[in-house]
Amino acid sequence: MKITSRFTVAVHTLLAIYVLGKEYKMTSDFIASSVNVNPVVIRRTLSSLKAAGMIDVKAGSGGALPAKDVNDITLYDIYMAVDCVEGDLFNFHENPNPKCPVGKNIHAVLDSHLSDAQMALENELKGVTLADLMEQLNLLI
Amino acid sequence: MKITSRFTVAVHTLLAIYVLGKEYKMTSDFIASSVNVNPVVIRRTLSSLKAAGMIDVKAGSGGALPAKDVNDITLYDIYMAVDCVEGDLFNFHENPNPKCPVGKNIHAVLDSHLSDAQMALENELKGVTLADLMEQLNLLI
DNA sequence: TATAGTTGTAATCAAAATGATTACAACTAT
DNA sequence: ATAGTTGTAATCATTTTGATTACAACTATA
Repeated sequence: MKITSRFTVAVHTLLAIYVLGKEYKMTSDFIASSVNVNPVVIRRTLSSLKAAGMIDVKAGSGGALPAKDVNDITLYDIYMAVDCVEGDLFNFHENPNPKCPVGKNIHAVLDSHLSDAQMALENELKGVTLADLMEQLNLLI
Repeated sequence: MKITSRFTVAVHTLLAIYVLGKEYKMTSDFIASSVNVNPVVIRRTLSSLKAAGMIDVKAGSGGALPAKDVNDITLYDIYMAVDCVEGDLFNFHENPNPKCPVGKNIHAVLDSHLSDAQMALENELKGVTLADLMEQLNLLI
């Protein structure tokens, strides 16, 4: 199974707000048409990003605004903000048989390696900031 | 979303076959009771592991047997054998709007970073062999 | 060679997660 | 007041997963 597109949607959303925010009013409808998903999906994304302190959104007046330094937002922060993975990335079969020497010890043998792999992925995400992405993007616009 | 437990089930299955295979006949029923899943789930796992050349299984007589050097099987090989992830680990929203400067370039900006993160995870899995796991396990049995 | 024990695989099924969508109350600037 | 938004609940269809049933095909051996 793959990691939910909520993540790339959230990155796209933040980039839009931080790059186009000075030029346009960033409503959920506007962002939705850039990302190409339903506006409600964007509103939910905005909720998460707001809860993480990355943007400000005001009900009523509308429009999302940057709320953090772009150097202080990493892909990992976004990934965490939208709950791509709750806790462990790898599912583990429930209740391996404790009466079997393998079943009894499978967690002891495997857990640390799975955790290492997950950390390797997350560390990579920690190494990329919104500033990095904006720099790349500005070269292309 | 998490990575399917097919992966940990497959690792468990291989460990059982390679560690207990000399002592017991490793039928799908036997393994299923160690892993604690339905025997058909194990048969499907065995199919995948057999296709990857890691075990031999004969229909009829029954019982799975080791078919590869334990130093030549990594967690990554197992992960690939059971198709935990087809291609990209991260889902990407379909059809970002090419008329928007962000939508038009989001893939150019994001793809390489996602790919790097996935590779970091997979490289970690490549660094662990079945031999490593068996060594750990034998200390605990 | 008949039989018991297996594997291989198709077909269903229920549960969970996802994203789409509708609906509407609540809010705010003008 | 009103028009335009956000926040959020409620549904829905789709997809994925793993469980399970069922049964044909296969193999060792008694």
